[in-house]
Amino acid sequence: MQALAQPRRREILELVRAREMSAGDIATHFDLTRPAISQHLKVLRDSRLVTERRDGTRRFYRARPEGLSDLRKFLELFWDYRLGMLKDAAESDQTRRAGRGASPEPSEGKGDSDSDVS
Amino acid sequence: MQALAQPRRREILELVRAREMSAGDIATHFDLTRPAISQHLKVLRDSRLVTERRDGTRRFYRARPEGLSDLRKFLELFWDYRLGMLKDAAESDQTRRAGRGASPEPSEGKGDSDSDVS
DNA sequence: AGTATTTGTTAGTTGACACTTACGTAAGTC
DNA sequence: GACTTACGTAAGTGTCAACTAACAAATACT
Repeated sequence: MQALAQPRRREILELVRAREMSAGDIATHFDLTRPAISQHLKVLRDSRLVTERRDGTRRFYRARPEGLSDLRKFLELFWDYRLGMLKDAAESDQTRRAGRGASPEPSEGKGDSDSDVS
Repeated sequence: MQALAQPRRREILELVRAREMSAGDIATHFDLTRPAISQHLKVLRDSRLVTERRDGTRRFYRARPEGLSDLRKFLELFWDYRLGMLKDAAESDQTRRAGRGASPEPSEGKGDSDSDVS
């Protein structure tokens, strides 16, 4: 997950998302030296976010979407909880209105400012 | 997205995922000083990943799953492309088998080592 | 064989960031 | 008002990572 922190890394990923590209072609798309690209590719390779295919002296890279599964699971954890929270609030408002014993939390999380739920 | 690079930040997010907590309570869960937690909370707050509720001298924080929508869109971009790639390969194998003109890429991406598709 | 091309790797420097220590601020209590 | 509690902020330090420059390795070509 740390590999995606750098924007350059994400740009490289988007570059080799659709088609595979050689390391040199990738380097020409940035204002960086080729060694820098090699290091970024090494990080992406170690994180199993790209696959490497060697053809002669050139090495072609391609994105590997399955490598993002861990991050996807992390996000779904939060997303599922959000749905569960809404469901729980709804059913606690309907059925068991007894309350769980004067909890000092006013909850107040309804008018949450803005809601940019995609 | 940079805010999620630090594992501490993600731990804090998981901590305030279900219930809201005060800054002091959050700090007791780590081997860090309270100012360090304050700085992490500032980053999370600026990234709109948590919401702040002030009650007297205390400040309660809670995760804001909507703040992860950008990251979610980024991931879905890759995921949707993967599905499109599979679909495209399938229909090119069925209908238009003419080929698009002797491309020098053996493609080779079928037995892709391992496939940990969640 | 020798030379050029394409790439990865190592050494070293610079910048960013996570952390601690110290201080400032706001709200409650006497 | 003075004191305590809870928290944030400012300044300083150390560490990690991203970058450049120089070198090494593997293949293609003559």
